[in-house]
Amino acid sequence: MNFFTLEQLRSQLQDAIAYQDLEAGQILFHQGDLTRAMFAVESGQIRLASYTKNGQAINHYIVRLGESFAEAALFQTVYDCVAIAVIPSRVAIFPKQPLLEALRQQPSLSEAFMAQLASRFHQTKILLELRSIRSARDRVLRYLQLTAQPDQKTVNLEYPLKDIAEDLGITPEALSRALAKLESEGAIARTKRRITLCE
Amino acid sequence: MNFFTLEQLRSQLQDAIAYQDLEAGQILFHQGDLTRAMFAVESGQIRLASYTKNGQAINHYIVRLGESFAEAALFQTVYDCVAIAVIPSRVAIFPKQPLLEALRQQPSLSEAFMAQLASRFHQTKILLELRSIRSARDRVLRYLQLTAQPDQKTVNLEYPLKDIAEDLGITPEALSRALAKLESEGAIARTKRRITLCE
DNA sequence: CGCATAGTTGACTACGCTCAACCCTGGTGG
DNA sequence: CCACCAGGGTTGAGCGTAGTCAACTATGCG
Repeated sequence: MNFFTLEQLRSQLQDAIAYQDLEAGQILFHQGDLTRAMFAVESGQIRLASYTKNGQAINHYIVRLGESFAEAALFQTVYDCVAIAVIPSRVAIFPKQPLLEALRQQPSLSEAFMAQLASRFHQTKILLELRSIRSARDRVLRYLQLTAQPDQKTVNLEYPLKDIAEDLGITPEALSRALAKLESEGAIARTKRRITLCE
Repeated sequence: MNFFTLEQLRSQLQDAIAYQDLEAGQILFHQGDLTRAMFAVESGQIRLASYTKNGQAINHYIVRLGESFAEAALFQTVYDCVAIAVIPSRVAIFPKQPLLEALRQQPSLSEAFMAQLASRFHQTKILLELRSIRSARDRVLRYLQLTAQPDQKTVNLEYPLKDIAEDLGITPEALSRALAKLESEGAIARTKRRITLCE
């Protein structure tokens, strides 16, 4: 969810919105807790993880500044993952009932919300398809093509390569090697914090 | 999108809905076509794929009976993937404008639609997290845990293992081996078209 | 009955993970 | 201003696991 829609929600809900500060490692909600709100990251990072019943197998997704999360919780009774602050963070709390009420009353707001949801759904599907590319080299190349601005051919590295590797589902070492390979092949060129696609 | 919401949409839109039959390999829409509708599979299977500009690197997702697709298209101007029938198929066409209009007019319909979107978004995120499990054995086990009915401990195999392997992002051979391994470990038991989780 | 496809098993290969050492940068404090 | 340190990034060596290719069996359908 981008800033725009979040701002719309803010102006609609106003005093219904609360804020909460979290220390590093603090848990915002547990798996199985009754859903009470949707959230947005004001600062910091929140990790979403889900645990199996037997093992403690962890699955995670990092929510970053300006992103909302737990939208699906609006339509479910319990959270199906845990939310933990990885660093000291601040979240905005959009309580479930007022939010649903606002969406019901304002078709335009509802439409914007839906558009955001659809867009993020689509983004996630793209990430999923990215994972089906086996070769690290090809996967990285595809990632760069996807994240480059449509007209431009450059990618600005906003996060550490470490985090990008995480998103890609490979190790930092593999990413480093893949980039080196692509560069040696002449497929990309690298400068400080920027990668440009060639040809 | 499940049948329920689709039925709601059907009864609302009625004569606005058209149907189209596709032969195997026939293309429903191209990447870059102007969006004109959302679709649902009445019979057959539709493959969604996206192509890079240079290579013909393919990414795909198979839409099966009863599922809708291209929901995000409602809020975008062009399709960002191609839709191809893998076998002879029939799709229902929900034209964009009438659908958006219906959602605007009927908050309850809009809410159901949103709930479905959120649910599928969440499902996709789970699949994504599944892909970050390296080990085939662990990934398969997790998949079984996720797809088993919450109370039950059995998984009915509705699709060929081949397709499940596809969803899991591994080869059929690897899936076969993983299942054999899990069975020999006593973690699962297999019967005809059913797998039960042990302990 | 025969064919096509799914599923299984085996042998080999290759690619990415692991562990480790090293370089480089930026930040901090003496 | 320099010394030190921490973290990100790169590179190397070895290993393990899933992919690939292939043969074979089982199943379902005409």
